[in-house]
Amino acid sequence: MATGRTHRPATRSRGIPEATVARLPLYLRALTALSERSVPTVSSEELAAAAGVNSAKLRKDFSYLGSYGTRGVGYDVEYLVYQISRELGLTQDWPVVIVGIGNLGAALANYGGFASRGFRVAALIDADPAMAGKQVAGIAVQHSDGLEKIISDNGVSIGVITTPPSVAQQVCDRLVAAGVTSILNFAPTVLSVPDGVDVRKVDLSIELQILAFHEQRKAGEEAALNEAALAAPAGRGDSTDQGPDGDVPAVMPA
Amino acid sequence: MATGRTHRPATRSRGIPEATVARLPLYLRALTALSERSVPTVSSEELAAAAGVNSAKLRKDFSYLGSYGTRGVGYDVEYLVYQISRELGLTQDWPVVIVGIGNLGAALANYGGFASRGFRVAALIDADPAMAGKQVAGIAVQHSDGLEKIISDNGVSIGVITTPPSVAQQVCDRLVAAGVTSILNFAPTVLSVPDGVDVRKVDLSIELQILAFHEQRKAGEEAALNEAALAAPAGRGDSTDQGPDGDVPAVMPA
DNA sequence: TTATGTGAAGTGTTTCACAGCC
DNA sequence: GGCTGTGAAACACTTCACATAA
Repeated sequence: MATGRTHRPATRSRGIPEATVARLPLYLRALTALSERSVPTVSSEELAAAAGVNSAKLRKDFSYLGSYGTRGVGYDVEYLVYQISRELGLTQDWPVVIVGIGNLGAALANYGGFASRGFRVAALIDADPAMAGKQVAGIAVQHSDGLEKIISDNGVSIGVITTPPSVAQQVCDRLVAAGVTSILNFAPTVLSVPDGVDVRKVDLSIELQILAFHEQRKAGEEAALNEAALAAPAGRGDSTDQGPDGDVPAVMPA
Repeated sequence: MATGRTHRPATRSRGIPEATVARLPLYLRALTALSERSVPTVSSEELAAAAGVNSAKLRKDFSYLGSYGTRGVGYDVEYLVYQISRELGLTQDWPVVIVGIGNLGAALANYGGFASRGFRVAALIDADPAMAGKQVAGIAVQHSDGLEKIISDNGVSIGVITTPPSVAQQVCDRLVAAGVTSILNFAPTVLSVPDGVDVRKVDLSIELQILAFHEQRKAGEEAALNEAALAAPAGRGDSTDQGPDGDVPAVMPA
């Protein structure tokens, strides 16, 4: 999970596990693709493969939503698309503001999958007066002075922060004060928010560091294996458990 | 967690839990900030607050790395920075390639925190011949024909995919074939990779959908509370557990 | 016969609470 | 006295394996 949230103490109304919620969008995407190819039904096995999870997990996940499948047959694609969309709250559409229209903000504004499913960019906001009025992704950038009015006029409850980290907290505070209760934060800072506000974060450098950790471990294991091979002729190092298809191309980074 | 990975069956050489690894970069960032302010030591309580976690978790996390603190005192900031950097593999630096230099690729290339800690953009690669030679973030974009050579000449083991989803899998396959063993995927697709290759994904629309789910739940709860208030005068709805600072501004999205 | 739905077992993660050390 | 380090308890999530239903 490239993300964390700010201590939301699991209100869990009617108990869909958080881990399941995080996978529903994945299932939805796979189902949408099937729907576009007019596939009428799909088994847990097939859908799981398409979503990149295992079928037991998928069935368990769906069991939290209800019994939407047919034993011996599978799931009706259209019906599931609808049920998951509804569960995720995508049957209504959510106006979203993006604050901080630099490279990244512009990239997000242009991102197609945005408008497609349930979300609508209600406004692009930037603190730089020179940006105000410029068109990005066909939308005029507005100055951040008007932030509060924009939020309330549009009934925005979801905000995306793509500002520099130095101003992220104050932008966050203004968003929250204006009524935003969900924030997607791309700035590399820990945001603090009052209880009842959800924050999710996306952080490139954290993701890279996690990858680096595993890379390093791979290199170490390889070395250990080589040593082991020298020490004990047919010994099995006890450390690797590569799956069925075995070998990794051996690349020693400089 | 904003991410998933492709069924890496937990080789876990000397057992640092994945959840802990995912938090180390957070601690490192907080520590770096303290270090810049020349703060010599920090308690688990303070550091935890700065990183946005609770102190028990932080202490448990650090206990997997070793006993780097001093009872009654706290942690030495510089020492911890070093230990965590080493554990994450950031004492070496990792050449990274970014494939797909659209809006998002360019945003990442320009991202500062990139070069700062352990990572170096070794190349920017794009399939569009018109992009080749253009400078982005001071680096010349190269055509994807040369991908394999770039990877091996630079000893790249980490690749970032910011292409359209339609070509993400084939780009991934080429990266892997050329020797890349860690991939950070921004394209909204499930990538399949051989065993031994790590994939992490960052997916805007998934994050938004998770937020929408919680937003919807909030709205529902509010409605339930209002009903409850009408039905049972002083009743406590049993569903909310707002923390100490109570109320969320009531925003009903259109 | 086939594939879902789900208790029960297994594994991973968080929190608690306090012994141990400075 | 204060704060770390850590067993043990609590909780969350995943996987297993099979009863159940079409």
